[in-house]
Amino acid sequence: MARAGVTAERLTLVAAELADEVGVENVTVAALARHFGVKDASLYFHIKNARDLRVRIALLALAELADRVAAALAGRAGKDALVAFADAYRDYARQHPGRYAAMQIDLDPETAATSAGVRHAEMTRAILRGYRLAEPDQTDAVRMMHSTFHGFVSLEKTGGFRHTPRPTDDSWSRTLDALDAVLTNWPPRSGAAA
Amino acid sequence: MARAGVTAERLTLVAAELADEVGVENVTVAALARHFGVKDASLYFHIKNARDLRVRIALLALAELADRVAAALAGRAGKDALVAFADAYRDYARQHPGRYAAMQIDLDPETAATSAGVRHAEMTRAILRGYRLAEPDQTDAVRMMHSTFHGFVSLEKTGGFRHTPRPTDDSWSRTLDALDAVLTNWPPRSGAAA
DNA sequence: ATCGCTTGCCTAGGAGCGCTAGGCTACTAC
DNA sequence: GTAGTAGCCTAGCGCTCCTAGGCAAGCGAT
Repeated sequence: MARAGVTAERLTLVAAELADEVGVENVTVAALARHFGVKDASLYFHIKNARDLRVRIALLALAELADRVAAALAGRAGKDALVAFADAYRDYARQHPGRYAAMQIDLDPETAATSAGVRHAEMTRAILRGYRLAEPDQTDAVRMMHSTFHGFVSLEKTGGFRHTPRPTDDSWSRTLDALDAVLTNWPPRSGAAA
Repeated sequence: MARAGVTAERLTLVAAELADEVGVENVTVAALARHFGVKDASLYFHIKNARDLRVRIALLALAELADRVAAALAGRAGKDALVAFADAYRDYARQHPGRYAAMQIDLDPETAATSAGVRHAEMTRAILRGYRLAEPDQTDAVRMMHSTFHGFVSLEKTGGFRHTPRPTDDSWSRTLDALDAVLTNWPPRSGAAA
């Protein structure tokens, strides 16, 4: 009886691949056990429960995405960096829809604080150095950027843009143009426009 | 044996309320049946299956949200309209987290085409009349607006902004300022800035 | 008014999932 | 070699979704 050699790491990796193939909601402990040729009860030796498994996928995805973004950002500044960040983010989400969906789980504060999520925030702030924004504008800008990226990717995936024929790639690059423009010329607090 | 008087409409409404209380993922056919004092098998006379139930919640939420936005938009234009739309959207999402989450389900194209989702798109375009944007810029702007709204609300809910102490309300209004600014001065295609 | 017929509920039951308890076996450390 | 532990197992409970088939309430037509 050869042992399957299951570890939490291998489990998480296979679960992530499974998520990309069949969707996170179908990543069950039972299905995962089948993939390893093992009974489902055996997996509880490695993971706490089903939620723990999902959290592990999320942390893996966060770390992977942070690595990609970091690589894309190397040696770039200003709008170049903005576009590189955004494209790396969107590409990852499209190549790994299951991992991306898993990332949306609500992590408890301590876990979130030690996750790769903080690297995302740091890197976003690094980009903003090219735009010379002081606090608290910087925080607001970081939040707007994240909102735009996540919102676009999310709506694109769930078909929220399907009712208009225009290629989403075009809207994406124009959205980044707009984001660059507003970061370059960050408006003052509320006042009368034009 | 008095009949419970279950209809698909009442079912959907109670399901939506249940979603707001305990989260969409916990809105099960069995739990819903319990709420009506009825066996779970009986509900399949009114709904096709569990997915059908979720779709009905989503359509209800889309319609409710469209109504709210329409009311908020009445008699407003320009930035007033933008802020009214955005606030109505965000308020609804916060007051009805379960309904909002249910809305994110992937509707099949025909269902989506006859849903209240199209009213959202129309109303967004109506706002843009105040900013005088021609196609295809208009489509890009609509997509950016939706992305920003959905992304912000979504990240706010899942705790994506928690690592910075700044009140999210402040970031929200500054994000709307920024959105208004960029719509007022929609940048040209990509070229050199400033 | 009563005979159907449809509507709205029921019971029974199968299959899948999450998870626990407890047992056996292969490997590892001494 | 022996002790201990790591890694798997079976058994079994409770929950979910869903189907099949039965019975009764209330309706319309005669």
